[in-house]
Amino acid sequence: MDKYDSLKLKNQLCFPIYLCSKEIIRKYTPLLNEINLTYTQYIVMMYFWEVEESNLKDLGKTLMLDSSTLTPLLKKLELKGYIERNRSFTDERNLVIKLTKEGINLRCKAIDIPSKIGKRINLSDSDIKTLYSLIYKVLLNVKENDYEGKRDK
Amino acid sequence: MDKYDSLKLKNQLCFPIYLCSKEIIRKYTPLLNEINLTYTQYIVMMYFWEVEESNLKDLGKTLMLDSSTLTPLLKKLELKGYIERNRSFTDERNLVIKLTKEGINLRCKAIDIPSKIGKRINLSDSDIKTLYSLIYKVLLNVKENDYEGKRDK
DNA sequence: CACAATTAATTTGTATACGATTAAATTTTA
DNA sequence: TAAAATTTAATCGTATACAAATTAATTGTG
Repeated sequence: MDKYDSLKLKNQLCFPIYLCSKEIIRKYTPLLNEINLTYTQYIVMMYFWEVEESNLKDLGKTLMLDSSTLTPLLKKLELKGYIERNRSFTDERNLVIKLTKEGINLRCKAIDIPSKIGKRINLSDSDIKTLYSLIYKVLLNVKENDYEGKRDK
Repeated sequence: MDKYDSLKLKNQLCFPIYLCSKEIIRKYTPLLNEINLTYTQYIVMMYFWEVEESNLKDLGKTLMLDSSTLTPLLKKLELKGYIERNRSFTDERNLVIKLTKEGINLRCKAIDIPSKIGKRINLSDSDIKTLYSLIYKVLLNVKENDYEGKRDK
């Protein structure tokens, strides 16, 4: 029992979460390569497969990504022909983003990816449920504490 | 019930894990700024606080980080005066890394960080244990599957 | 209405990440 | 033992991430 125990790698909770995130994403990579997407681009596409049209601000809020990350990413998706980027008519500050036909079609090609990843993660339904709820609990707790320090944007 | 349900954001397991990792790291950032470290640099320092001396290869294996990530990072830590980098006498291919006095001393200054993060994560001991074990289970499953496809390095 | 404050996206700068390639040292093998 | 294969770091190219600063548009206010 050492006063520095709390600084040992095996006692960290964030470290394995960080590894887990990276390693799962690494498993996505070859699958996503086939449809010419990176993991973050895939998340963005999933968002638009559900809402069809939105703006950068709402997208960023949902994905918890800054506009400085999303702006170049969206330009790449536009270049690939999956989305359109246009300024809003009613408020020129807003960027309206919507899927192209090709972007909509991409969903069919992605349909098998979740189950393939699920096989690799290989948890029971009950474990998945537990993990999911605990991860969300942490996420909410960590985000909630934002209000203590600086103001939420 | 939609055939595309599996592609909905709310049904993803990796997405909240990825968010969780990023958001916790975001909470680390102001604390680590005080001792002039980034999160990844902090992980590396934790490794060396335990082993005192090692080489790039073993470090990378433990942290699951590539030499292409670690080489520039270690150069920064060297520049900050926390570590020394030297080629091994017995095998010039190996890079031997050890803490400087200043690197060793940094541990005292980091001692309060884990509990501060713990407060923000704010889970019961039992929840932490469950989450930890499930995350590790996923991590092992995902890594294990490496052997199916391409050879493990 | 004019000007200050706010909002939203972009740009800039720094720091990971990682696959692929390269370069140097060591080990294996013909 | 000399050439081939392997091992290990480092380098290169691409893609996030994010804080801070900038720019442009809109809103609030005296």
